[in-house]
Amino acid sequence: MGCAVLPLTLSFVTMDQVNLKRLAKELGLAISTVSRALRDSHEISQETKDRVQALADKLGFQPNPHASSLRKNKSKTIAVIVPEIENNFFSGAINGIELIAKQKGYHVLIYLTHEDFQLEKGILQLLQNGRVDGLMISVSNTTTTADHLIASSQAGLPIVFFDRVFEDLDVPMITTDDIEVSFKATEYLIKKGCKKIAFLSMAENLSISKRRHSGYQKAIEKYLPGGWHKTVPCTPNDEQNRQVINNLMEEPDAPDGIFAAVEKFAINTYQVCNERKICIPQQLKVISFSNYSATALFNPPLSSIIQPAYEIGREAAAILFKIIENKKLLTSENKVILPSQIIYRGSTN
Amino acid sequence: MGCAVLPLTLSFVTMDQVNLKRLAKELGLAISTVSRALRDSHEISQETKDRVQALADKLGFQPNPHASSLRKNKSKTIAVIVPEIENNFFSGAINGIELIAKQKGYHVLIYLTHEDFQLEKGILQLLQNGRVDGLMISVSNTTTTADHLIASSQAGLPIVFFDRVFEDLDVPMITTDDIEVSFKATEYLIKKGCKKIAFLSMAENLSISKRRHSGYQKAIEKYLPGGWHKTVPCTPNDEQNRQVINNLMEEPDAPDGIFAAVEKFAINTYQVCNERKICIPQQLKVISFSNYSATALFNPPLSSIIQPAYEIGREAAAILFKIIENKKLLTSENKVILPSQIIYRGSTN
DNA sequence: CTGTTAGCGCGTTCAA
DNA sequence: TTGAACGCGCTAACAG
Repeated sequence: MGCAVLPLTLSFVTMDQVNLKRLAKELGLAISTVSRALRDSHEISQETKDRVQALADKLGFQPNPHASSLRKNKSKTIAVIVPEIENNFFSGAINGIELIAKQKGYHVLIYLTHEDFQLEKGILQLLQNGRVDGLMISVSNTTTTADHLIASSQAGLPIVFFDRVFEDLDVPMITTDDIEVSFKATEYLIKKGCKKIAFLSMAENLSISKRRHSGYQKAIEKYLPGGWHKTVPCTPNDEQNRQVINNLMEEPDAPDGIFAAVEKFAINTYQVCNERKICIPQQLKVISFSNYSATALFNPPLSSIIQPAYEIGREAAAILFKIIENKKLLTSENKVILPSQIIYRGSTN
Repeated sequence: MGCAVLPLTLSFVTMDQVNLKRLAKELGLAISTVSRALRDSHEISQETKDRVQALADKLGFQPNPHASSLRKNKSKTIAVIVPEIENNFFSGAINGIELIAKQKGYHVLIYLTHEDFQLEKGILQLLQNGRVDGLMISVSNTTTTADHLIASSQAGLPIVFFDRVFEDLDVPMITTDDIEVSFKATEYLIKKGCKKIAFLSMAENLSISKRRHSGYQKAIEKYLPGGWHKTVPCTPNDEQNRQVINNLMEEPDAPDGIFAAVEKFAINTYQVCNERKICIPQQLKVISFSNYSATALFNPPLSSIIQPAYEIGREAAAILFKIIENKKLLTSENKVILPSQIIYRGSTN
């Protein structure tokens, strides 16, 4: 027993492709007339339009997108390039992007870099020749140069950055108030009594790493000038991170506060604390960037910095479409900064 | 200050499009020769191939995908249709799909139905005319008929279902051992002493709802024949669910065990229990489908049924490509059932 | 081994 | 108001 449906239909399709030619023949019209009728051209009589539309509906005509794209030099497609997708921030952004794309009648291609610069370069190469009308990217954490992005941009491909950006490029970008919110989060830990706050950091070359670190540093300098501070580089690897955090907590002057640059590191911290029987928040207070709302159910509930992922996606897509449609961007749209939200919970009490 | 890069380059592109014609002219060759050289045809001399390749590399030539697709009637693109993306199960599946697609040199279009049947129908309509070479879908929970899918399939579009399927269709599908694993989960609750286990259910028309319910029911019938059981319909709306669960827990014979068909409902249960000071697992044991690993950090840690999302995605994509490539499917590939994994944690102690 | 030609399906010019 | 013809960029059949 196989798939009865498919073999049956292959021949069907080959013979009965529904395209302009077919419609034209069945209606006794020229192809161009049918084409114009369907595009509601003013130079076609209403009667003809109706006849054409009726048959098109009946046969479920859909114009061949490749022919159309080739002719119009427009793909009606945008690309989203993200490091990973099993991450509520990126999937939230994609959700927002998809909303706008759908409204515009656009299709959305997804590419994952898995934090690999070479992959990212390859993807940009692939998108070079008209496959998409524009792209949005959050760069991988191994990306240290923007040459591939500049090249694409110079080849005429509209690009919008979001979250993980290259700040010195003259390309529209949507970010969040990382510096301010990181300052606030660190400040909060300090006000709650932390004297030794460690910053769990992602790859240092990343724009968001720098900004989050900068907010942390500013708070330390303001409230604990010359005091204890430590930046702990973490990785995408859980086991490795747990090892690093374990070592950190073993030291004589272990931290009494953790500011995690991404949710993963907070989770690794919780895991280590569970193992070592370190009490959060009594012995160690923890606050972290996170876009998973159920961190409220953690033990203890995790104080979280929530980025407006959905809005970032919507905003980035909206700006990309303005570029695609050759609309002029407002000055403010070149660098959009959206506010994150901090929810203080049990992990910082 | 605007985007200096873009305006500059638009004219560049328009004048200097790099295509076969351009390469041919610069090399003094025929277009077809260049085409064949680049496709490494055996009927082209090595010397010519080298010359062509060199110039192509120098100019960063990428064949126009629309022209290519139009000519070959192949889009090198597949579509993934899922209800939502901010959900670790679906994002995990997409991750697996993307892996295989990348290996095959394919592109991946994402469509979200937001659990809306009309949207789902519209998307299938869009994919009708060659935009993709095949699609994979997990149907929305408001989808009660497969007509739109059958129509596409009959129009020659390869389709593979995953997770949320239509079981009576003759189309390949990848699912998990929902019945067995639901039986086991319920059985476990019973062995842990639960006498009154409620099943928090999704839309009843969904294949996975039925299967998960069936496993639950079998366990009840086997171990508590004629005993207390209750199926509680939940929705995508958190507030509504909390209300429903609240009412449930208020009743004189409230349940002492919850089996949640999706993670969201377990979270809603935890929220209600927090409010009502109901102790998990002493007063109420909870087990749930979930693909978020950090449920281990919940208070108490949530016993979870983890579906192999990534493998489902990989397997579904692999089978879709077999169909696209006209390879014969093994009988076993028409209905693939992958095992889920249960991790028992504090919520069922 | 290379060139010429035709045509994928559509949209647009030019004619009528 | 409609039709005929061309070309988007590429691939494949046919010639030489």
